[in-house]
Amino acid sequence: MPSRGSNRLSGQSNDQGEGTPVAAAPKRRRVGKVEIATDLRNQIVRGDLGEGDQLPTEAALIDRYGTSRNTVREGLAILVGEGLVVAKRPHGYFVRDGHRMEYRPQSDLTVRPDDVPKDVFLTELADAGRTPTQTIDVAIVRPPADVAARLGLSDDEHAVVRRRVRFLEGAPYMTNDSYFPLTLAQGTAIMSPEDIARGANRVLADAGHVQVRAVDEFTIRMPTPDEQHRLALGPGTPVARQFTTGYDRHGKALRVAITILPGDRHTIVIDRPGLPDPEAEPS
Amino acid sequence: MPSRGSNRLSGQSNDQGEGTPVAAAPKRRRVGKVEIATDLRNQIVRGDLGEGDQLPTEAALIDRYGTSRNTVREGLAILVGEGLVVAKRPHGYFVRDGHRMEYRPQSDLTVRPDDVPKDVFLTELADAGRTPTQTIDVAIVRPPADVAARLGLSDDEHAVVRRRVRFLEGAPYMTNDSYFPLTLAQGTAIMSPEDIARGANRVLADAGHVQVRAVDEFTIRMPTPDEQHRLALGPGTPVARQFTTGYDRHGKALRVAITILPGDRHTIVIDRPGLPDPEAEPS
DNA sequence: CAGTGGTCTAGACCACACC
DNA sequence: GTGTGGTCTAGACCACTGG
Repeated sequence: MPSRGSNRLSGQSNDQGEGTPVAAAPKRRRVGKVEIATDLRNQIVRGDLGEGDQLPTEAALIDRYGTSRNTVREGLAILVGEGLVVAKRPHGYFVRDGHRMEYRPQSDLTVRPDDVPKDVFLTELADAGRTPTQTIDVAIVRPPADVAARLGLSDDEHAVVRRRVRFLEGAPYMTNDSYFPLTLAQGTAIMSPEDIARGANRVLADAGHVQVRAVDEFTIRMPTPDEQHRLALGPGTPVARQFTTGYDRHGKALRVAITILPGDRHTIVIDRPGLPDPEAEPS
Repeated sequence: MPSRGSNRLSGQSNDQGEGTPVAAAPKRRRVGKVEIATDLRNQIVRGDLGEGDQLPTEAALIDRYGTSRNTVREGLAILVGEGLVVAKRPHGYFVRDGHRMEYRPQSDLTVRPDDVPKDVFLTELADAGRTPTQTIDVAIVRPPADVAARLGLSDDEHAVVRRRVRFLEGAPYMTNDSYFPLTLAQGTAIMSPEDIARGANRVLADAGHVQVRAVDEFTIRMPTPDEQHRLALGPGTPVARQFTTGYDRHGKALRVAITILPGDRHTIVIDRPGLPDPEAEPS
């Protein structure tokens, strides 16, 4: 394949791509996994292979590149690791779908007026013709250390956790584990493994604990085996772990939520109206 | 109430691991890549192997598990793909470092008073004893389709892009490519590949284009080969691609910035003070 | 039953950093 | 040199799904 093209407009970080040394002289490079991956990747980004299209089978690639099966598989593994391609067991390799839904964290966390007990997930999506569902289970636990620290709980204090898995069209969409200090949640609707139409924050607010501020911490990483399982994640699918801490007006933490968002299903949108100016650009 | 709450069938946490069926009977499972990965992963999460520690060499693992070298390598590849482990070429496999720096988009995005042209990246970090540096290059380009769409540019219109790579202690930290409509940036300091102490937004504001709102879109995915190269990313390192669009008071897009944040180096922190206090004023 | 990818073995040669 | 991981070959058997 001569189409080593790349050639970016105007001097830029070109040259990448190869993955292996530059090789100033076009020395008859043996075809290896990198070449196979690069070749197939180019076909995908160029659009020769569109989303959902099937790649050639391993056997066909062995044929085309004249390498051993392992080398072909390693080349494919590169693309799988990049999240570009997925192997569907006895059918073949396919180009992955790039479609993502919008996820707006603030919608979930803003306390709403009593007369608008809207559940963004369940109602808005249903309105849009989707079929959202969710499972909820509730437990009293010793919270993980990072949760305990943010809730200001000591080692022997307990928390209530509401674990939710949300699905769209039957496919896992995100998980959300919300922790509340047991002292706050005790005896409220939070303890019940049912949907809380008005929202858990409303429940707390009615009890005098009004959340007025929230801090989100997003960590980007590969999923744990646990998360891969709960969310049915394919290989090469990273997640965002959103750690939300809600505070009342005195700075006391009322709630910590851990949301796991599969990278292949979401775009996280944060609208910042009124904020004069993005990027004061340093430098 | 067991702190372990999950009665759920598989799906749940718990020492998954097998990767294969339940195996009600402790049938002498052959040791495969999954078992090797699980075993080593457990040692890491339990702390038997701490950050920076070296794992046994491949040869030692072949010995320990009695499998072929390829199987051992596949087991290790699982951990590498999870971002838990990194192979340092002729030295061995090591447990990766979990430290992440805070990244606060809003700090970068708020317009500051003219007399405080503080560069968050260059000054704050320097104050903290770190040594931040950056490279800048400027080009006039046809913006990518998604950028052009947000800037409201037609196919034949051009944009100015300021491409920055920021380093900390010499290691790449993030990239930031900011696009401006050529008509706005023409003849301003934005065209110069120098640091703009007061910030590009200030430059635009001084020209009458005041940015009053910004929208961030975060996409979580595996890096392209290009990004792997620019940011010196190890395998198993996902990135967040932050797409920031800044608008003036008329809703006209002034700027689009694409920031690539390596997942292993950042925690993205978003502080949301002043959430509506329902007691105070609904809606 | 045929064809796909998934797993594993056994062996070989290479590049590279360190002693 | 020695030992590390990186790459590649050649062949084998398995599990699953669809025709």
